[in-house]
Amino acid sequence: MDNKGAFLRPCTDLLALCDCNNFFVSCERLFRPDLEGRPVVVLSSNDGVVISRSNEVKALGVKMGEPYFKVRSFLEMHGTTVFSSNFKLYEEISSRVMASLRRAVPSMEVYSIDEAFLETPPEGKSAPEEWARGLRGTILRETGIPLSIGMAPTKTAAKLAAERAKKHPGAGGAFALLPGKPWDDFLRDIPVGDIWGIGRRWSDFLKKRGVSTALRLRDSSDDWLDRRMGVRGLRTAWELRGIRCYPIERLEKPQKSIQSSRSFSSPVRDRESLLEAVTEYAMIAGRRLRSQNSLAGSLAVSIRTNRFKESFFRAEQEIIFQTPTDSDIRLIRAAADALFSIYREGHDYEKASVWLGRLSCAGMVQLGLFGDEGEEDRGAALSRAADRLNGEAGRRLLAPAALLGEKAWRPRRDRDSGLTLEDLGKLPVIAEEPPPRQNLQ
DNA sequence: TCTGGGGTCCTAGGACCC
DNA sequence: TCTGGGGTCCTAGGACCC
Repeated sequence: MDNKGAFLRPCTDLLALCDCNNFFVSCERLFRPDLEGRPVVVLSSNDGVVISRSNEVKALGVKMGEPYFKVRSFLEMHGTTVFSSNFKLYEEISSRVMASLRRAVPSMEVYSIDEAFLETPPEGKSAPEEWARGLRGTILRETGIPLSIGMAPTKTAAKLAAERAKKHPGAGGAFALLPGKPWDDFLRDIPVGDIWGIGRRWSDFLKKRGVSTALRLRDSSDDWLDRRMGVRGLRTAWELRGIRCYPIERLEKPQKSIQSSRSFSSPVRDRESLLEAVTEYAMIAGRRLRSQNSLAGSLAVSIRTNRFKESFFRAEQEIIFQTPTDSDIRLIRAAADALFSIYREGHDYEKASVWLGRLSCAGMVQLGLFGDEGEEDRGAALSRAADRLNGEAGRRLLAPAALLGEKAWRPRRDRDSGLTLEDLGKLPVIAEEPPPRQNLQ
């Protein structure tokens, strides 16, 4: 292959990655300032695994994704405060953080619930780190959420810079890799597996071939990268050379698929309980579908037993809609049909999922040959009315009778802080940075 | 006893067509 | 003996991310 990189010049512009520190833990601490400086974790749905750790817990060696039952007594021993996750709350806090950021920059891309790529404003270009520290202070003041900012010409380098900002006590929460300056000393210390886009499999592959650091990856030949890793490997290496391959996506794109799934609090054997669960998941997915103004062309249901047991059983069925839909009635009916076609008696089911696929934009529908458009209109209108009512009430008022009441399949959340969006409204505006303390990483 | 949920992109290989 | 070749579309599965 030719040296494709020869056509591209290193980028001289700076972008900034803002990454909220220990985001879910930070959210819970907003309401519990007494937990500042103390070990805290947030658990996944069903209190299954650890998904957010305070610095104190990271220092204890507890890993991301660790099953809770394995570390429970260890965490207790160290006086850790444990929370079930409260995603509604985290999403709301996230949108406040994003709104604060948006006021500070010309444009940005919300990358995840706790990260955003920012275009650097003119005032940030002359003294990037100083500007970033100021921004960090602003966000902390306005939302109470601490974050780290990495600046670099490319996203991949900015991710590494943010990691350094987070871990380096002297960085003040910001670190910049400037264009035109040598990054060699910095990249030499980065294990190849810490690079954005290099997961466990690529990391093992690269290390076996002597490419163990970010510097080595950057300096690998384009030909080798292309042959052994394909376009993803090439782009990653170029980004480490300062050549921008992933631009800031300023426009929010609608999702291409929507999934709703939960693990059950205890195994489920009977078809009726599974039907209740997939009905609920279809409605959750339907609400998200309508909120982004899309129609689903297909719906798939999958059910499975405990994947860590030898008797593991899994089944999946996809239903293609004749005409794309956003009507709960049709989604639920399809979910039931799919479920009944795959359900087998005698298994301890642990989880069910509903996927919506082949999404299209509402308003660009092609009418089906054997249209049931009349029913379609009624079903969709009904679903939107329910969205509106439920949205105004802030909780679910309209739901099938079968979903009312306590259900054994609903996920466990024994450590729920019980906070609601109303509590968020009562929160005093936080003005001060927490007192400095020893960095425990 | 107990092991999350929600996404995206890339690639290889088969089907199909001319 | 010899059994085309190339393009496009689609899908499943892998790998990665937070």
